[in-house]
Parts: sequence; structure tokens; C-alpha cells
Amino acid sequence: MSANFSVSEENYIKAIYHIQQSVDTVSTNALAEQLKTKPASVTDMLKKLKTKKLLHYEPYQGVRLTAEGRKLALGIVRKHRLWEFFLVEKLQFGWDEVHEVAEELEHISSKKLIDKLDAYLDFPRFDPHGDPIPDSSGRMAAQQQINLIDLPLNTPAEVCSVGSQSAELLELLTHKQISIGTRLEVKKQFGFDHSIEIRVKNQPAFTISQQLAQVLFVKRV
Amino acid sequence: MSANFSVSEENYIKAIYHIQQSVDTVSTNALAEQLKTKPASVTDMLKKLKTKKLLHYEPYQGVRLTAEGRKLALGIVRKHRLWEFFLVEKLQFGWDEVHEVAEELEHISSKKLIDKLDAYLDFPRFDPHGDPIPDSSGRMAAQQQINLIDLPLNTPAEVCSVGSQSAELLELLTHKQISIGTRLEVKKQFGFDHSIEIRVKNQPAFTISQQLAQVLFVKRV
DNA sequence: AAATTATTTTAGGCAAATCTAAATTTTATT
DNA sequence: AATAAAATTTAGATTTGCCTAAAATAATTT
Repeated sequence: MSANFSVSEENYIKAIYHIQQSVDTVSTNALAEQLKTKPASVTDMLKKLKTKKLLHYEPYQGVRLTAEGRKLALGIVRKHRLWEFFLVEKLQFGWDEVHEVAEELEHISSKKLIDKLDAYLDFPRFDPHGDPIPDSSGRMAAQQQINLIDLPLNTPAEVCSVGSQSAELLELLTHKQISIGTRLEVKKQFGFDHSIEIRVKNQPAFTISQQLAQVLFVKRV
Repeated sequence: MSANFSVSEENYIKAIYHIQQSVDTVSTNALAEQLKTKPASVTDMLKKLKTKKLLHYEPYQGVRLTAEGRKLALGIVRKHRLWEFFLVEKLQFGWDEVHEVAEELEHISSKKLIDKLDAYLDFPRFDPHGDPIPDSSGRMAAQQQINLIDLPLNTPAEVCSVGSQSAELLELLTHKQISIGTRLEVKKQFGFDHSIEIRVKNQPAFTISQQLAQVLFVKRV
């Protein structure tokens, strides 16, 4: 039954899946940038993947995965995250050095392999970055969000929710230029007042209070 | 330093390596058959691999790996056999169902991965088929040959050497249609006279004496 | 030694996945 | 609404790895 796709095709499907986490329709340019290729190449591949019914695509209208495409994407994500878990848990890799290797391993096709690996690892639900691992039928836990207070030092993360909607909080966030999607790392933690020093992009680091940190939820990136 | 080769290139190098175990120089046809491709395609690839200095090749003269080619081949063999060991030992695959999956895994490029896997498996010296696993510098134990007497029941094996050259022995072997390369399995062992019943390919099983079995050396296949 | 057969190489093409440059369509701006 | 800018697609090439058919070379047989 389940067809056989090239590494390239799988990478396109995976990239579309990831971009669709934040926008409904994926643009040719966004895909080209993500895949480090040229827009013209993307167009070619989209036409091919459309004939394979993995995505909805009309010229100039962007692209969305079909149910079948999503299923394939979840299979690849499952493999990627299980292999990452294996590398960290069993082979003692650091969680920050597993991505590249998993990018290769995720294209190994044997379903039996991945299901046996899953069982061997005792069906982990989150990978070393905190991202949920789809089970063999494609279901997975909601995105794991952690409190900024609990984010380890020097771990890239992205603000994904804020624990209050008060005007005062929003004013403070605006002033600090923090919003949903802001990427940051914690550089220092001060035990005295539990304040933390964070760094956004390449800007200079600055300090935020315990009270503020406690209402910010992030996911590792 | 170590360059990056395509899956196809690696498969050619590996095939040449294996064929060179029994003959010094590998013919285009032999390679084509092993790789399930056409001789013309082989010629193309040989020309390419020659420019990469992985092999010695002159038109019509067959091919031999260079030291560099051999090193690459040993790296691939190492990966293949370590993954096979992993699949059987940790993931509970049967030893007869790991080959295909290992054919894919052997092309994962990370050296760090394979060295960590090696350590995790506690540096095994033989894979589940009894073939030796090269260490990280390419050294490996001699081919594991065992006496036919010691071959477990129902284990496919191949005759690889004969412990005597006597005419009488050769006559007997000819009559039983056993030669180097014959594939067989032991189906029964009789304690009374230590004779064993063996089966060659799909032919009916037949019995051979203890004396004969003792001079036949096989390797698992 | 000549002729036949088998092996190997060359020549010319094809499909996948990419690229650059040019044309087209959409979106944004005046 | 017209124009400028941005995004996207088309057209035409390139590379890799494979193919078939034909030519060249080597090996075998008579």
C-alpha cells in the first residue's frame, strides 16, 4: 500500500508541515527559504507532489497538505523525533547535536524498524527538545510548553503563550519587545530575586523579573 | 577531510569489495549482476570512481579497489554489520530479516554516530551472521569459519573450505555434490554416530558421516 | 589463424532534482 | 486605477545515475 517517496519529496512534505504549524497556506518563497533551494525548484516539486495527491496546489495560490500528505509528514516527524530520543537517551549525544543525524535517519523506510525502536525506547512521548512524538497511528500529545522559569540556560526557545491578558502585562511586554513568536535564550539566573537575564536574537541581553518570567510560556526551538 | 559519497557510489565500492574477497580483479559483468544494473551503467560509474581515486581501472581490464577505496568499503561494511548487530541484539529482529534495513542504515554518514553505536553495543566483533565487524580503524578479525559439526540446526551456511585435499575426499564430495560455495543447513544431528542430516538448496535432505562433517568448514550466510 | 562468441565500452537518451533568466501574475503603492 | 514591486511560474540547461543499441575489444572454438 504505502507508496515510496524520495528523500527530496519527504523533505518538501516535512517542510510544508512545519510551516503550516504557524500559517494555513504555505508560500513558494517560504518553502524555498526553508529548504535552501530556489523558488523555481519548489514550483516544479509542488506540481509533482500534487499529482501524487499529497497536497492541494493551484498556481500562485500557495500550498496545503492533504490528509494523505499530513499522514506522511507525521510519519517523518515520528521517525525524526524517535531517532533524536534514541541518540540522546541511548548513545549519549547532547540534545543540541542530534538534529543533523536525525535528518538522515528519518528517511529510513522500514516501518517495522521504527515501531520496534519505539517499543525499545518504551514509547517516549516527547523528544529531547520537548516536542511531542506522534504514535504509530499519527496521534501525539499537544506541544509541550514550559515556563520560562524552567527553561535551561542557553536553550533557544520561542514564546508561545502568555499566562495573562492584563493591560499592564501587555504594556510591559510591548516595552520589552516580547511577543508570541519571540525567540530568546536565558543567559543567567539570579537566585537572590529569581530574576533572569534573557537575550532576544542578537540584541543585548536584559533582565526580567520573576513575576514576568512566570507568566511567559515557551517551547524549545 | 573524508569526502562525501553518494549512496550509489558507496554501493559500487561495497560490491567491488565483496567480489574481491574471492577474485583479485572484478569484471564489469560481475558487478552489473551483483548490483542488478546493466554493464554499460557500470562502465560509467567506474570511470567516475576512478577520477575519485577509489579504484584502479583500465578499459577492458577489470577493476580493483585502491587503498582509499578499501578504506571506504571497510567503513561501509562496519556500518552495515554494526547496525545488523543492533537490530538483532537490541530491537529483537530475527537475524534473517535485518539485511535489507541495514542496507539503508549503512549509508548514514555520521562517523560519530557509528562510533557511539559501537561503544553502546560494547564493541562486538562479529555480526549476527558470524561475519567480522571492522573496528573504527578498519581492522577486523579473520572470517569466522566454523566446523560443520558445530553449525546450529536450521542455520543457512556456505561451505568455504575443506580440511583435506585427498582424492578419496574429493570423490565423496563430488558424489554428494558438495563444493566450495555450496549452501546448506543442518536439519538433524544423530548422537549415536554423530552423523548429521543436511539439506542443500531445495533438494531432499541426506545424511553425512561424522568423519565427513569434520573436514567441512562453513560460514553462516 | 580465422571465425565465432562473449565481454566491455561508446553513443545517444531519459527521468529526477536542481539551477538561471525571462515571463507572468499578484500585491502594494502612489 | 495605474504603476511599481514582489512573488511565482515557465523555459531551457545541468548533473547524476540509469537505460538501449551499436561498436569495439578480448576470449574461445574450430
